[in-house]
Amino acid sequence: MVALTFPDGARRDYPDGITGFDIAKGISPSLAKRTVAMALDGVVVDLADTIEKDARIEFVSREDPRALELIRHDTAHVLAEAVQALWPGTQVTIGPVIENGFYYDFQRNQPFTPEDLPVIEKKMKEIIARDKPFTKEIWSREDAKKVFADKGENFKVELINAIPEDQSLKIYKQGDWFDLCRGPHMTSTGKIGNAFKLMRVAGAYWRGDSNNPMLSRIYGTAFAKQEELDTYLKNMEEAEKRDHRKLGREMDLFHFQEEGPGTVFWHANGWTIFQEIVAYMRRRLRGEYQEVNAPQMLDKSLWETSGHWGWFRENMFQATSAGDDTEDERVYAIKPMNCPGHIQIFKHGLKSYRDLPLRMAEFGIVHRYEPSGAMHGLLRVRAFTQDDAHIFCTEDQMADECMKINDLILSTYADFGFDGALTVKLSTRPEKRVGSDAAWDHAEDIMQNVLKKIEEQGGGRIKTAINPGEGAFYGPKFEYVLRDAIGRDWQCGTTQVDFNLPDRFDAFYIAADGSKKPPVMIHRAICGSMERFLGVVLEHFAGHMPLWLAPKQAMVCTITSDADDYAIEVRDAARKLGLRVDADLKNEKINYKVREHSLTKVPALLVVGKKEAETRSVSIRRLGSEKQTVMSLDEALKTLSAEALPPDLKRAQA
RNA sequence: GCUGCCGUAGCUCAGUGGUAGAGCACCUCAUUGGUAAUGAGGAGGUCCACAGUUCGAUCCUGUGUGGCAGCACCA
Repeated sequence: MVALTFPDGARRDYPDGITGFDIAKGISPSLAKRTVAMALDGVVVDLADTIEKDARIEFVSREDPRALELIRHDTAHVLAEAVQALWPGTQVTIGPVIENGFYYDFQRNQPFTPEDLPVIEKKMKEIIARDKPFTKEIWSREDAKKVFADKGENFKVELINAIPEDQSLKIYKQGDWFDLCRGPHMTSTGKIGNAFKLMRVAGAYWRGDSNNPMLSRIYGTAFAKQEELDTYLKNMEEAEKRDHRKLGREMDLFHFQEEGPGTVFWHANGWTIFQEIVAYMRRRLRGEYQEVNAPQMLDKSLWETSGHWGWFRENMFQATSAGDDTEDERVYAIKPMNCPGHIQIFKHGLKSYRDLPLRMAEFGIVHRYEPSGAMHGLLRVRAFTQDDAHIFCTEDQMADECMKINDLILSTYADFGFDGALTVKLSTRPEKRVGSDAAWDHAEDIMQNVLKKIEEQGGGRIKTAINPGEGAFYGPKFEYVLRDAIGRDWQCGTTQVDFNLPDRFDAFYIAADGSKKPPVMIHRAICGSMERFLGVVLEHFAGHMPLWLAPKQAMVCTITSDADDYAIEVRDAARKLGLRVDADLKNEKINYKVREHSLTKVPALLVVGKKEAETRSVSIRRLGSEKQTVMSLDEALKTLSAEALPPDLKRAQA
């Protein structure tokens, strides 16, 4: 007998080997009908599974949030059946559930095209309408291998070989079609419903390794209800609207062109935002850091010493004299990082332990030859500005410095309006690395403790995680991942502890006992890449920048030319207060001007006509609102300039 | 870098084996208006580059280059 506890607390005995389905049917046929799976002690399993031991049991309906994963996984199976029905000979590989949907990878001589998707969807609907039950069988390894090998499913054979010997092989059947699968599944294909959609086709490497052949992947998504699918698709459209590349064009912020792949042409508007962010960061460093500037290119020998030339040469730019007759054969590397430069500055002149911690900052422009397919607007470029700093300190000071950086990062993100969830990930030693295992053990140990402290201080808002093997070649690192207004995560800030580079460059300080000691070096960036951070901020606000960041903070718009003189006066008065304001005196209707400047996302429109000129007032219309507020010029300017104050200065004033 | 798709006016996009079009933007003229497009006219193109096929290529083929969606990569 097994004793099962139901959600209402009732406890009943059942014979060994009874299935979830039998129990549900025993309670009521309608329950059995609408149940798609069960959860035993919270673990979702097939409803047809036999129950062998005491457990808490819950019946999962397809509306249950836990069923969503099953719906998506089942849809992936149906997708695979549909594809094999349409194009026999196509090999199936894997089809997991991912965030927001699922995919299935196929091996087919001819890749899929977007036109294939509706055809496949139609076939999938047929399969779902047939409503065949999902049934599970346990096969022996040899049988399974033979069956799949006979079918020409070589990838499946490879998968079977990769499954540990002590695990059983589960085969799920839906009618005549079957697949090797871990499960669980719902009771039948009909339970999937019709709220699914195939999204796109793409290439993807077998087992995620670029040495392997490329497969054809089909991405799709599925929901329990049509309305949920519709909402999801609408959200996708919304995300597209706030694409920073689109906003960059519409707001005249920047552009790219063929001659400079991955390098930004900053227009006046975009550069204003960029400089506003830099100015903010610079204020935050005041007193604590010294700002420096190291050369843009340095002899490659320096990069050989640092190890970059060895590990990352493929991703570096080099420069030589362009002259035909030059005798100068030296090869320079354009800096991909600022650290070797900063170490040179540290080494210049003898340093004492009294100088530590020495915090050296630079808004350094670095160039990295990113793979062509990696480039993406401002988010991944080949030339970018880091809000970089290197902290030279003693080992004892290290943990405190990490916490200090943590505070700086958290408060900065808050100032830019990122008040959502935050994740700090600790990335540990990678395969490609320098330094002894003992040094790595030590560094990772300290970082672990700091991570714990970060989580404790976060008051529940900060999640932490470990990324094994993802560290930099010279040391472990923290990665700060922020969440934007529509729930997307972006890795921006980073703190990296480094016991290696100072040593490689023979950097040292004189300790209290008069001995030479290598400093510990902490690499850190708050925004990371300014270009990328700007892109993220832009998408976060969907272009509706807070006043302090807006490139054009206000536009004075005249209604008739009678107000021209007054409009100029308003503009100049605002400029005198440091506001970025223009006047639009064009011979156009006010409707036209409101539309034009709303489209370029100017936060405040100061409309002036005859009335305002006579009473020395302005009619303010804020972006995103149709409301008009009339106030005196003095009051309006006072309000605007107060609002335009960056958050850190506002804090200082309070 | 890999797979697939794409490159025509500043932008969004039609189109054709016989060297090209629309809307918006731009310029000019008229219009002086109260919160998301006033009307009329004008100007604007090496149809990404190079090679090939062809009497003739923006169109077909190849190579390169840049972009888009994924994958891989991201010190």
